[in-house]
Amino acid sequence: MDHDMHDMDSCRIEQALEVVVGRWKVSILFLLFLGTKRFSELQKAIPQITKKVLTTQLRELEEHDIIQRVVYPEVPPKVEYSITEYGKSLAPVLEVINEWGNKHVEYMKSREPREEKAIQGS
Amino acid sequence: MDHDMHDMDSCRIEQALEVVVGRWKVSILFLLFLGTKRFSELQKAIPQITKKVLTTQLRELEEHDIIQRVVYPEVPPKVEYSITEYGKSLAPVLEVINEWGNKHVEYMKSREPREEKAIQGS
DNA sequence: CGGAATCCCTCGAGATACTG
DNA sequence: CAGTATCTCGAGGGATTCCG
Repeated sequence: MDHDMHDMDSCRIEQALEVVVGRWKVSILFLLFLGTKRFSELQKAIPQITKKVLTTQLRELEEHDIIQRVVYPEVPPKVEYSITEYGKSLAPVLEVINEWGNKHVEYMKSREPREEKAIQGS
Repeated sequence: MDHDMHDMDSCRIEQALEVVVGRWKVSILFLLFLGTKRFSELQKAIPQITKKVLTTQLRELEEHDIIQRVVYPEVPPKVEYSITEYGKSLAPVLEVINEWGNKHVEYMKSREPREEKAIQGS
């Protein structure tokens, strides 16, 4: 069943990254993994984001069925966002990425300024 | 020692993604994980990429110490790129991402056109 | 409250040409 | 061969205003 990356074309890394790449998607996912949030709660938690951008990032996550949008037909309007069952399958992946990120931040801190390696000629 | 994501600020997912996100980085990494490659070999393997872009993507990977650039002072010039020891630590992470990507591609294929969920008022 | 519409701007990436 | 140097372009993201 063809899980491996025998060739570049059967590699699905880019398709996976497409889902989580976006200026604020990781932050949004982080917050929603903590629990359901309203639009305004997300806005407050990420003060730098604008409504328009928040909306588009949410829509994109929704299109990939990572998050769920529930509209309560009230006045004033109320909209809740939450991780879907399917979206939860992302959690272990994000965990692994985060762990590597932790090590990477430490690694880069401890690193010397970069030098070019050249093999000496005779 | 603080590996977990208790709060948004201790989340290092974005720092990790920074390393692998870029139009051609995944392809480049894929090829280099197969073995050392010369600049021209990478170019041939990824025909759509231009020299300039290939160069910048390689430089960025190099800055994160994921790949290594070795210059052979010959005429004509010869430059080899390879995964660093540290860079190899990325392999299992990419594996996990790729596995999820595989499932995601399948999942999206099998999915209905999206509907908005609304809770009915009384 | 939760958007949609509009305008704007940055920046990654592509095309092309030149060089040690 | 393995790059630089310019120029260009468009998409993603940001700021602001208006709306049901």
